[in-house]
Amino acid sequence: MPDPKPLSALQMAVMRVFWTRGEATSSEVHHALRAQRDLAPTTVATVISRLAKQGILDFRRDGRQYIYFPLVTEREVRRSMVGDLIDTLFRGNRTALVSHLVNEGDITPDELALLRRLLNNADSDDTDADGGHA
Amino acid sequence: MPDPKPLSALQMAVMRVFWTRGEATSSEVHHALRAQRDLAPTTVATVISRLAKQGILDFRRDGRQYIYFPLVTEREVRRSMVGDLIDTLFRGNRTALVSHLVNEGDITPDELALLRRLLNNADSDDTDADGGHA
DNA sequence: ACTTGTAAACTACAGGTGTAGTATAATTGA
DNA sequence: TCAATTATACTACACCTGTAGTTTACAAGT
Repeated sequence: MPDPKPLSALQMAVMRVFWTRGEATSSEVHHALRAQRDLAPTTVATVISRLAKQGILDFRRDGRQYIYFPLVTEREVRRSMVGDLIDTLFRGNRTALVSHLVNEGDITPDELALLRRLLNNADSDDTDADGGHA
Repeated sequence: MPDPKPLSALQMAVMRVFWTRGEATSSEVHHALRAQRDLAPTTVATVISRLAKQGILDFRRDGRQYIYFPLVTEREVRRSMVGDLIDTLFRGNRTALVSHLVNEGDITPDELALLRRLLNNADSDDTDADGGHA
């Protein structure tokens, strides 16, 4: 499960449902996404079963239903996707990404302050990360 | 030309050649990439003509040859791709990306120091960005 | 003028994605 | 038991990407 393949926006939206609830049926996901995306239930089902085929989800049966659950964590996906982007866009230079953010990403003064605080608190503590509310 | 579509790693590698030289023929790109990627010349040509079809490159003829040149800048592509990633992965929260970087991106102490400096120099100056050495 | 090299076009094909209709199987209510 | 519901599977299709072979057209040398 290390370094999972990058996911598309739709796939991420679907995975987010699983990551927040732990597990779900296809129609639960469909309902959860109804607000943001107006997709046919079968579309959601297709996306989900493709994710399962790729080893990103697995499922167990509950009678007639399949209950799917994630096999990769959000952190893993993030790590790998951010890593890919840095490789693709900045030739592996992590700081260049931040530089880009700061210089071209329309960072507000508030965000800048937040970032400064963030960097000062970094260093030795390597626990939890952005676990809860990223 | 604002907000161009995201490019794949191969497409970026090709575009990088154009961005550094300004313009190039298909076989020049092929040669430029030979070190990193061992592709058939026709493969490079295909990638290039698809980029042209998508309006990312244009070309002028020089006798028998096509000389291609970029219609989008590297900055534009970066902006849009970084923006997409932030949307997809962090629901638009730019600072969350940095947080992720710092907490899970294996940032070294050196990089951290560099970032602190970077943030302190940021704010008012909005020129050049990471122009030279990303 | 004929051959040879080469550039660009065309064709090809597998695999992924977004999107969804149809079919099949199973559950449940009448 | 039979019909209605419904969930999952199967099929479909357009479009993108990576990858490259084949064809055609043109230029240059002999």
